[in-house]
Amino acid sequence: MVVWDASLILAGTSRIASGSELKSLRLAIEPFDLEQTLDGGQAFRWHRSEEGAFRGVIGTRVFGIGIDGLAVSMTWEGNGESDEVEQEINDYLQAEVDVGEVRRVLSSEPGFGECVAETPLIRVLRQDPWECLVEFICSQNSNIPRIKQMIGSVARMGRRIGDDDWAYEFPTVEVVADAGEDHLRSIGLGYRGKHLALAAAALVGWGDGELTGLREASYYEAKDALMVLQGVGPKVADCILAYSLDKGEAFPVDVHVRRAAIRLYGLDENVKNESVGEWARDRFGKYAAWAQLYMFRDEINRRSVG
DNA sequence: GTCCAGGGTGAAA
DNA sequence: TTTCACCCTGGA
Repeated sequence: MVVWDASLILAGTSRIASGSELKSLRLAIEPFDLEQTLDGGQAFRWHRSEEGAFRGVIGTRVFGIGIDGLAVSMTWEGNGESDEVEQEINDYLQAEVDVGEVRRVLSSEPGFGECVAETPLIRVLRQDPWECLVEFICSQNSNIPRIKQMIGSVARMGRRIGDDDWAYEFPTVEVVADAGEDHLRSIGLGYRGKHLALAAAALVGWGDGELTGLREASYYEAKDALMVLQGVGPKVADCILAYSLDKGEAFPVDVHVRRAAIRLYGLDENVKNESVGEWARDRFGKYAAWAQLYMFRDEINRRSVG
């Protein structure tokens, strides 16, 4: 088993300017599972480029991300000082999380612990709350390919920032609210178009920064606040809380994670989803969201194998 | 071509 | 508390 040694890289964090259009930097972060982290069902706007690298949009810029030897390297197009961009990336990847502790907490768990110990870590992202909210309102009763398609369509309502057909800044709450249900249906959201239109309209009335401000609220306070919005039930709320609002104790319970919990831990077949969440918070604490990604993956792998 | 399930939610029973 | 419709698409 190879355990990544932070000392190999931390001392040598370097910035490499390669011309004015495409810049790059290496991050002081342990290499992680890019595919499962960026394209495994918590974010829907990353696209595989070459050799296991991905490209996508964070905020107002198009980024590329790949593993370069023992380091994670990023490229970006357009403006932005290295320090500022590095801060933005570290924020998105939650670089400050002590992954050693995540391993300690999760590596002895049944079923997925071995995976935590011996393979690159799947990270919980820290996405923009509004974008994350749209993603998971669209996720209901759908599958990942379709979610990506819907999110791509919504993204195209934003400002174009690159040549690729997905290279758009995510549209603002106001733009989506003004578009309305009919337009959202017309771009393929189905009945979710109604939910998103109503949620966006409600959010327009929220105070400036009120949604992102839920990062400062408690888990239960923030969850109650989100569930006021149309199309946001307990599962979608937990996804937003886990993947954008710093709530590590959030444990989104979907059909797959539910099956995994029953299979791996012997929970009752008829257990309520809410009880599964409480069980997970009790067992995993602030790393429940991380555990959830592994349990989801474990169940999906199991089904794809047969 | 048909059929089914898809990272659920809201409304009605 | 439980049941059911809901838009539409990818995969079998």
